[in-house]
Amino acid sequence: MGVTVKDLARVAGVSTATVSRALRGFDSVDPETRQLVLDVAKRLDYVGSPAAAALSTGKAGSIGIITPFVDRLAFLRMLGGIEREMRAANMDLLLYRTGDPSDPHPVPPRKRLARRVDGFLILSVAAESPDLEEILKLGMPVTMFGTTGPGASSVYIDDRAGAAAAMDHLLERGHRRIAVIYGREIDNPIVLEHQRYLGCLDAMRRAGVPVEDRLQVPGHYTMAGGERAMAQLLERDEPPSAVFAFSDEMAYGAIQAMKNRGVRPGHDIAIIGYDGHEISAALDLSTISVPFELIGATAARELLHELGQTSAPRTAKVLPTELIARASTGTASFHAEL
Amino acid sequence: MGVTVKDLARVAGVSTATVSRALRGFDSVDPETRQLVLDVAKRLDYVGSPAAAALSTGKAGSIGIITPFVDRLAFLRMLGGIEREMRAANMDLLLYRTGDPSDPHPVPPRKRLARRVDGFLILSVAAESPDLEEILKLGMPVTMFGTTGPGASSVYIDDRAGAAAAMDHLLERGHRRIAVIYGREIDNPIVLEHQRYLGCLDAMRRAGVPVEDRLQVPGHYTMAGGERAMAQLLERDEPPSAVFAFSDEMAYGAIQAMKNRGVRPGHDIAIIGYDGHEISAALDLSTISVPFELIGATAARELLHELGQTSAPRTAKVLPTELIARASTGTASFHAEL
DNA sequence: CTGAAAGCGCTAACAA
DNA sequence: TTGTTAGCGCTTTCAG
Repeated sequence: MGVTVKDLARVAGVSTATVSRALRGFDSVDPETRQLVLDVAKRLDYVGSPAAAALSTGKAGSIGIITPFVDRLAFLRMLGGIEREMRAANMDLLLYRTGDPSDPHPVPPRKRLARRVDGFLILSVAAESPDLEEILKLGMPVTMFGTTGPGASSVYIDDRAGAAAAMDHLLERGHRRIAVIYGREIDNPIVLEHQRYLGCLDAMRRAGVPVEDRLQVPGHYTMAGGERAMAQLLERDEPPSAVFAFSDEMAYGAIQAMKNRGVRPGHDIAIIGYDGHEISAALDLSTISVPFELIGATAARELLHELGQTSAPRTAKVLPTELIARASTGTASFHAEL
Repeated sequence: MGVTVKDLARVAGVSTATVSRALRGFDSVDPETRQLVLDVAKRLDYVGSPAAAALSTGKAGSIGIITPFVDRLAFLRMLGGIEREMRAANMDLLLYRTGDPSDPHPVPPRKRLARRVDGFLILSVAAESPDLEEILKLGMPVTMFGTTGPGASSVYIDDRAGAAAAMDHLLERGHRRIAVIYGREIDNPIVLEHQRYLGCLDAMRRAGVPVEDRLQVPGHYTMAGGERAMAQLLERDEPPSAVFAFSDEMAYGAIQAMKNRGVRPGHDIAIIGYDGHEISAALDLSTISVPFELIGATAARELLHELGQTSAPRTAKVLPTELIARASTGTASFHAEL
């Protein structure tokens, strides 16, 4: 196929063992020898075989990213951060989407990835997903976001506080009938979502506002779902005066639903999202900004640490969120109505 | 480490060769033997070593996705389509971002991926990128989108027609001073962008409208870039009456810039994007819809064909675009002004 | 500091 | 249909 260590050894006049050592920069190699090998390698345009190395060392040189949401903006942003860190560590990225209901023969990620990667980055997977359990049982290095689990390190945001901040923001502006567009069923939540829900309750309780079940609708974290949810809310006898969507994408859908019915966001009904995607600025959507790129990078570094692949200093694992107030939660005319 | 073919062979009382054959479903195996092996494998919870298989066969069982835009919406959507197809074929996805200027020691993708993957999916890489050239020289299966190259198969959209449609839409509504927010430098384009530019010229020529260089600004395919571009345009003595942004994301930024200056999109200045992202609906942004999920899936299938990994029928490789007219290119009040 | 030799786990001829 | 026997390309003891 290509140039192998054997070729290098022959041309350089050393053994394959020395080639291997030189190539990996061991200091138990004479500098001159090393240079010789390196030169030959360059001259012959040598490219190593990761498969052979993996087989020999037992290390795959790659990590698996597991998430149910390959097509969500938040994932995209995390991926950016992960990619940067992992590339610097020379680790490959293997993508695995879990829980795709459209897959007729789901191969469990354990089977698919177990021997293929050195560790896992698990993003926003439901805590009681069987896939998750299986992976944890593997006993391999795992770093998670949006979930916690025994034996795995996690990167967090303070979701409870973030959600409370969103609610407070609405409450401060005088809203009392506040709808919540959450993701999936409240009783089967990914941990992150659960925290978010608790944060809402915190704020409501503090403000002495009763929680109305009827004002809580699922939006499945998609724009279409948010649109349906909002449509539903608008058909109520007493629609809410404000809406907190658990993701910006659901908020986009909600805004869409409002516009379709001639309801002006931020004017007739206030709305706040969660995620802080760049695009929200163009929609004047208030939101809780979440540093997804940083989350990705942090999780990646964390995993590298567990793999012993980096000497970079550890960084904080609880990342901050921030309220970004825009027109969708308050214009002059809106205040006048209160 | 774990259970190996040897273990299976021993327990099942057959040779490793038979185990291997049974596991891979060869029909040269007695059904009973196969079942026996399968049972044992399941009982021992066998998970194969892809590295060993790869080393032995020379096939990596994975494909490399190369793109400069890991953090763009279009990539996200293509990734969705790719993932679905590749997973069905049991192929792993390796991500590689090219041309990241922030990377101090870029390892060329050839070195990084050559031995690691069986083929490449190259998305929106500039035609004269040295990385591209190197990969093509490898002589491995390659499928591209947004670029063409010798020896590689491609998936296309008719970008020239799409861009012309966008321009026609604006021209039909009476616009004559139409700005174009393109991506990078026109003389160093990814092929796709070049076609898009030609489409603009086609439309302008047909309409007999002179092309003004001053109305063409780069937006680098980012929202921030689009915002800067629009800001620049608004500072001109004679700002355009309409804008065609080569991507929805740049259009979002442009809308943002307009709003910041009290200019009403679709009312004071018309704007149309390109890509057809879902979110554009919430912004009432007219756009040229591009079937990115389908593009990803099609490219993936195409590559699988080249790899001889699928028997699925080939599908069309030129995919359609579609104009979606929304309020950003025409409201009643806007028409009144003409 | 360097070399020889034995694998890592699997697959692929070639025989049987 | 099945088994035997070599590897695939690299790393890693263990000597030297």
